Amino acid sequence: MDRRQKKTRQAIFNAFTELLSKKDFDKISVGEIIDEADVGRATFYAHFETKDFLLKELCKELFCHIFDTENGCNTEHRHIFECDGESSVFLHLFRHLQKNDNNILKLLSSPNNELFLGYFKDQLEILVVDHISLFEAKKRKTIPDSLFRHHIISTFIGTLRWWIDNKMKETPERITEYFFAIL
Amino acid sequence: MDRRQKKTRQAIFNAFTELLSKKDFDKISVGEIIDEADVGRATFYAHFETKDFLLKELCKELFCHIFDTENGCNTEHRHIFECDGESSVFLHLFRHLQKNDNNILKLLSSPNNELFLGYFKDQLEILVVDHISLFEAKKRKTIPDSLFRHHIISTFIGTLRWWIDNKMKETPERITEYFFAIL
DNA sequence: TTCGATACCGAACTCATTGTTCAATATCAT
DNA sequence: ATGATATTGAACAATGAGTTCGGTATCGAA
Repeated sequence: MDRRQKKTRQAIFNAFTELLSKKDFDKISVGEIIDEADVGRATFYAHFETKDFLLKELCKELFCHIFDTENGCNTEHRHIFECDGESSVFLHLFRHLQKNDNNILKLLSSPNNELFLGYFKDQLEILVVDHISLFEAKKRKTIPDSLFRHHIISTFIGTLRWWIDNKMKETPERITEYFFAIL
Repeated sequence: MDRRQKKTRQAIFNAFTELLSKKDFDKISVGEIIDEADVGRATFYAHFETKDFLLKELCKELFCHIFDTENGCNTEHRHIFECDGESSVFLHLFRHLQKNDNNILKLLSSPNNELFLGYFKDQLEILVVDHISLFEAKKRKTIPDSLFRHHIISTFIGTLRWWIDNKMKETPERITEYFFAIL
């Protein structure tokens, strides 16, 4: 990829995350992004079809960073994973999210974030399907599978949201406890 | 209230709900609403400050209809309530929602519906606080109160969403079972 | 270093939408 | 009948999205 393209792309990503830390996604205009990124208007549209696509690309990068490590391809992460027992997949996730890399969390409790939430849920779905055995024993007889998966995901996001809205006072460990207690 | 005002207000409500059955809230423009309602532009803005306020007003009416009956002011509803035992508050709600009065449900699974969802949650919060005893026994020791309430509400909405997205094939009774089984 | 390709620039443009204003008109309640 | 008030619709300003295009700067390869 051309050096200029990489630079521009990164400048836009940086500007976007910077703006996201200050205001809601749907209040950010393309004009603001290109000002912050110091990039021509046409250039922006040469890179991203719309603001939604920009978000999508950003999510790809962020989720790749956060979720891919769950698949055991990273030694450091596998270490944590193996030390803390089965529930650590979620603990690990909570820890990652606590760091608030790239203001990803802002997107979780901001309004009109269905787009982001959709991508986030897709990633969680994969994770949950992989680790469904953690919960298998309890309730699967009485309710449909899809509802059960749906519920795990929505509970995870719900717990996470509550955590964020309450200024993340609790430790990731405590939140993980809560998460499993609730389920 | 002036007869003209009532007529106009109702025309706008009707147009709005009609449009909501066809497309998402944030894809509907004021222009479309006034065309469908056959009402002057200035008239619309004389009634509602913005599109968001229109939604708010509509929610007020709908929620008043659905939730107020839970408070026992309506004899027919109280009858149902008393017959079906404690869990019937939620059963009753599911039944009401199944009827899909005024396409309220469309709003639940449509994107960018934080506004609607906010009002809906506020109503649920009241209801849950009133009936928190239904769940009291189980888990309140291990997790904070606010998280617990938050979780009941988000589970209710989650279950409802799953129901809607799956074409509401199940009966309200079955969904109520699921809801309590999950919790 | 040169040179062709390509990325960037930015101003100007179209288009859609929002929300306001105002004077003319219609409808209301009494 | 009449004074008050609601409606109308066109015109207006403001904002933002997305496009176009000629000119400029940068790249990478020879």
